[in-house]
Amino acid sequence: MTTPADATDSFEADAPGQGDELVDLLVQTSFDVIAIVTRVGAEHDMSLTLVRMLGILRDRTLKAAELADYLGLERSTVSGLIDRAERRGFVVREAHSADGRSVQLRLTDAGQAMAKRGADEIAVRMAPLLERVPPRLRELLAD
Amino acid sequence: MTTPADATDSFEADAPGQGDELVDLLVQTSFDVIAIVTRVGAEHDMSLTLVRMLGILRDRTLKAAELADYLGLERSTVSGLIDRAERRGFVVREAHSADGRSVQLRLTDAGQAMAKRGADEIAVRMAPLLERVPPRLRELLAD
DNA sequence: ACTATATAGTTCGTATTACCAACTACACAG
DNA sequence: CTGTGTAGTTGGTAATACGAACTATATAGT
Repeated sequence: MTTPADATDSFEADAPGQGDELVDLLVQTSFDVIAIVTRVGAEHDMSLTLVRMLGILRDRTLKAAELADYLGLERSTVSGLIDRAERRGFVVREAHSADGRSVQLRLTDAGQAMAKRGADEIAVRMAPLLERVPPRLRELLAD
Repeated sequence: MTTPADATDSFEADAPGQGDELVDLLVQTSFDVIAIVTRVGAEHDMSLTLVRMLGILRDRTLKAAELADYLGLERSTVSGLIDRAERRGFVVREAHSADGRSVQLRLTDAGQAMAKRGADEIAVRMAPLLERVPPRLRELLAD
């Protein structure tokens, strides 16, 4: 039951002890990644959440409520977030064609540019992290 | 130079475009992981940072300054963090044997218990995430 | 040994960001 | 056309992080 051979199945998920190393690794890596994103954001005077917002809106256009769902934040919080983003010229609030209550969010050119720039910088800083992952494995992960 | 065959080397790191999907995947996953840790923490009235602190002190005993380095936070911030953790009985400040300025941090039994409990709960919630990673690959990742 | 400088930690004031409750405006079912 | 639900905003509050100023201890230079 505690033999290493059992480690390949996934049914010990709620029986603590087995795959914990992998979990720890993933959690630790996640903190590293978030730290990178935070730092890149800070260099452009953007909060982590704002960076995330730009990343999300980069390839979609969403209503405010949908953005809140993506971010896992309250609508009131997102409302303020949009305020700040709008003040800096990254997004515009547009009227939704079909629903008069909704606000459609769209990145401006400046917003697109900042999103791309941020993404690039994040990719660069993550290279050291990714290099710890063997190339062959990286291919597999990329599905 | 931009052929897929070259994707296995890592020299395109600062030439944006190639491994971006993998980067995006990792960033997205990281946010998911942090959200899980945050939620588990919240259920025990602990901030993300406090959860992290317990996790770090679980197998080490550190000076406050070292903890600050681990967390990437200012010492003043960590001082307050320790206050809160101490008030809740998770850690104790001990005098450092060799350096009269330093504060040695040690988890109490209650702190150890909470750290373990949190870790277990996090592992459980991360199972769905990990199941998306094929078992064979998981073995590889575990090194 | 003595002074100067560096480091560890705390305190205090401030900024940011998130939440919740209350409110307005619009949508849509009956 | 009335009642209920949803979208978004506003205002008040709480939590957390930062930076500057300060105390105490350590260490290097002379």
